[in-house]
Amino acid sequence: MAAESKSRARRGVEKSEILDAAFHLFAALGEAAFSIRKVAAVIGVDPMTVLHHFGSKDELLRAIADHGLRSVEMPAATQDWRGDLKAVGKAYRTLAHHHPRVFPLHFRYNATGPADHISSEIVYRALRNAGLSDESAAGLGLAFYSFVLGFALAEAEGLLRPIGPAQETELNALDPETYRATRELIPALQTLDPNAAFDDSMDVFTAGVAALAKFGPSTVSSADCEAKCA
Amino acid sequence: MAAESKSRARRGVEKSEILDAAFHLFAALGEAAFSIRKVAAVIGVDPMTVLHHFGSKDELLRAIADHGLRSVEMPAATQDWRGDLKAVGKAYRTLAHHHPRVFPLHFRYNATGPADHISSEIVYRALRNAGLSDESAAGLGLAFYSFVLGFALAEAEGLLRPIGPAQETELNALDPETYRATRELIPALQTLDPNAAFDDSMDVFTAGVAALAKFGPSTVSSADCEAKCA
DNA sequence: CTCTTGACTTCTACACCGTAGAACTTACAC
DNA sequence: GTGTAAGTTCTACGGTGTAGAAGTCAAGAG
Repeated sequence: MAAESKSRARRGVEKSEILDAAFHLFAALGEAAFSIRKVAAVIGVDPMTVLHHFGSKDELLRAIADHGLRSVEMPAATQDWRGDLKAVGKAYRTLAHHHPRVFPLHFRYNATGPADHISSEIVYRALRNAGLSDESAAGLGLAFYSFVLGFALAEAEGLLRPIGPAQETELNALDPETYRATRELIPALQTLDPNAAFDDSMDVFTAGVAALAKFGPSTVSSADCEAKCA
Repeated sequence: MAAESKSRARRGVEKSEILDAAFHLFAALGEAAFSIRKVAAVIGVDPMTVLHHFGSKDELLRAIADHGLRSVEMPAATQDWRGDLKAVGKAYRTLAHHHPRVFPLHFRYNATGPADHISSEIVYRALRNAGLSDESAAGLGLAFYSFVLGFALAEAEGLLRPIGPAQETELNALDPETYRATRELIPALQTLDPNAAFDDSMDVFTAGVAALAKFGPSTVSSADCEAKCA
């Protein structure tokens, strides 16, 4: 159409259209094979047009990371702080599952989009509801964040799958004495369920937070807690 | 020297010498500015020589990641499972602190060098000493691993520093109602100590593991544990 | 209407990249 | 000597990000 070609010429392609194409291309190809020129080819435009809208490839990658983060909907805070923490973790995990190639970008560009503030607000609120002090809530909130991102990143990179025959033989080649625990855990590692592992670790974390809130930092670090609990 | 030039010509530079130069160059420049050609220039050799020894740039990066992992000495397992877990965490954190640019490579190339097996053996052994079942130890071991790597990675990327004036004004611009917890934690975030945050989270994790080992998975996830502990 | 302006696109060009393939050099076995 | 094999270097190709100039076109001013 003349109108479309005119429009195309006038203000070119929408910036959001470029970002969309770039995001999907990145998600499909991965970082190594991703390039500005390929994005431009997909939407039928000069590479410099893409660059003009984002300033540099680095800024484009940052925008891609932000775009991914914006696509996940964060849960609303409730009164159940344990459930809230799990919900935040689940949100990041589904993000990692949906776009595993894009996910690592969130670490490189310490993405602080709106979605990020929402999720951290939920985490902070949950930890305070659990009864932690401000200092503990701040530090443990960031630690929790690191854990969730680290777990999701590990899943995205394929590090948390049940081990296959290749790894089994590799582990079996280890010295049975020095690597006794590892070798005895091979059956458990073969039937590993990432979801169960995540749920377990969330339970562990929340139980630990509850203990910290109740007994304070000095007791929770030692074995005294167990004595108290007995 | 004639002898040296002959030796250089005969079997060229040692592979380890190339790897050393590559590692330090990568640690200094970061991935974006790192290139095979620069490595070759540093040691005065043709770029193709570097490539010949490692096959591809990807293999070279993998070797760099392995080299970094090998440089950290893992602690020996003791009877104190809590201390062992902390020691493993500390080892990875110091690795991240020493070579922050190299550290992210450990995630991309799910590095399974000898040091990796040693550390996971320590983790598995510790969790079993804590009294966990094989299934729990396997899942939580990997989760612990993800946490430690995620925390160290966050530190390496500079995400865990106390917030500065720029971030403070950014947080203060948030809606005071929806981001109440975040805004009230600003003072705590300004004086954040990564070491304390890590220690706290380790205490939380070990306390949670102890509770899981004592009460089982069904109770630890609810509030019953606190009731028991009271 | 013309002229200007300013945003957007495109063209051209450059330096750099990873690496395939051939050619050269050297050490050593016979 | 004559292989032979390993290691090095040269050359070349297609691809990359992007600087800078040039082109295109809608919209407003006179």
